Amino acid sequence: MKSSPVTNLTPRQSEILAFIRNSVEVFSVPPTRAEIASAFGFASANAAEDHLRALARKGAITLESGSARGIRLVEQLGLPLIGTVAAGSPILAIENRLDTMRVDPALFSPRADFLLRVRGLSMIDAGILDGDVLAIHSTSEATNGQIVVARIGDEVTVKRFKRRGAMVELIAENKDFKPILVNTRNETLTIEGIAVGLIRDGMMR
Amino acid sequence: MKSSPVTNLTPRQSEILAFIRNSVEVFSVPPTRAEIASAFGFASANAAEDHLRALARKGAITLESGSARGIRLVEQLGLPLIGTVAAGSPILAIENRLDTMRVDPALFSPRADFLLRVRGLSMIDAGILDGDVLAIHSTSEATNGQIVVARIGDEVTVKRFKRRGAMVELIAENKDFKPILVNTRNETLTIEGIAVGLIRDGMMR
DNA sequence: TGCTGTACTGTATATAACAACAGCCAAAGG
DNA sequence: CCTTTGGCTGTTGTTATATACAGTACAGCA
Repeated sequence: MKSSPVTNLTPRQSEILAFIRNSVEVFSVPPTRAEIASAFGFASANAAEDHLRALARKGAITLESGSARGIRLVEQLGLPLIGTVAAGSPILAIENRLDTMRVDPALFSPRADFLLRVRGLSMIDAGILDGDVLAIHSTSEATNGQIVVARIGDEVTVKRFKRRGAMVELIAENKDFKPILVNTRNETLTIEGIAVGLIRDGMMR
Repeated sequence: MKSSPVTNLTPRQSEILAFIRNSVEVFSVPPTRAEIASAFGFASANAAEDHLRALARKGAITLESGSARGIRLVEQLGLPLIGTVAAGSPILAIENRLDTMRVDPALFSPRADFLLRVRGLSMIDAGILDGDVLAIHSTSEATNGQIVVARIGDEVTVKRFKRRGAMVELIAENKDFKPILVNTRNETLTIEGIAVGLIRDGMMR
């Protein structure tokens, strides 16, 4: 695992970290102590300083000593890349998080929430090859014809979505694969999200 | 055209702008006046200040007054997106630059230098659909089997590359298209680059 | 010829920002 | 009970940074 998620953070520390992330994304510079204090309503900038120390100690950030706006995020900004999903575990669980790809979520519309590396050839006729990375927008709603990330029990699959009453058809884009028919009265079908984009790296391998 | 390229810059001002770009990419913060002066060997930070004023006046940057590291790049960092290439013009000419996509060039290997929006269905069996964006590494060298951006005279095309002596075959990945045969003794074939990745946005349209 | 813009040096200053020190209060843990 | 940790207030010193002002040199322009 390339990215080492920081888990020991208190709720308040997570808020501070989220604020720093937001500052970098929106203003393209990290905040000052005073800006953090002002945003959280602290009367003293030292409250921010203390939080930064804690975040640095726990490995979430590093602090460039003596430098203005010297807060550096240890984690890379970008989208989490999910690989082979372990049976029964939530798709976005940390254990399933292979890596972070530095991709602008707003590149896609609606915005991408995570990335999923696709295995197999079942969607090859939709131009989705083995090893391709799909940009997924998290939603439980899908309309007919959309390419969805669906879960049937423990199995996660990428297919084209088609609903007829209580019956849902998950259609592969490959004539060698048969559609999966799900009766939503008997079986539980969860839509994890819809595909909003695709990234193919490693075309040279 | 979404991005408005700044053209009036003097050579020195372009150097300064490039240094700012590099600082943001490498250190994820813009430089201070002192850092610019130090990097260029200026004895006075005011030389940097003057350059920043000029760059701001010409619209290349904006300056957040009173803020440390308050230099903001007006242009978005990312890769230039090339669209339909005008006949006879260099592929990377500003006129051909449709937009900038906020994509990390290092996402691909070897690194991507520009993006090319593909039109047509000739590479559909390689999973490259109409409207897809190819990440291209600029090079004039190609080996057999690579997908290249080639120019024959004024025509620019994306095909799979195959050389046999002086004959170069540009093979479409679509059985409805015939290979293009080029005799490099008679015709001029220029390799603009090789495809190193693919981005598909607008999957929802 | 004088004017303007570029490209600097050199000095000075206000303030933005970091960072250390001294406390206070509450919750958690041995 | 005492100690530690989180989460703050309040104050202060030092450094980092932006920015104004005065000047020099040179090139292009009208």
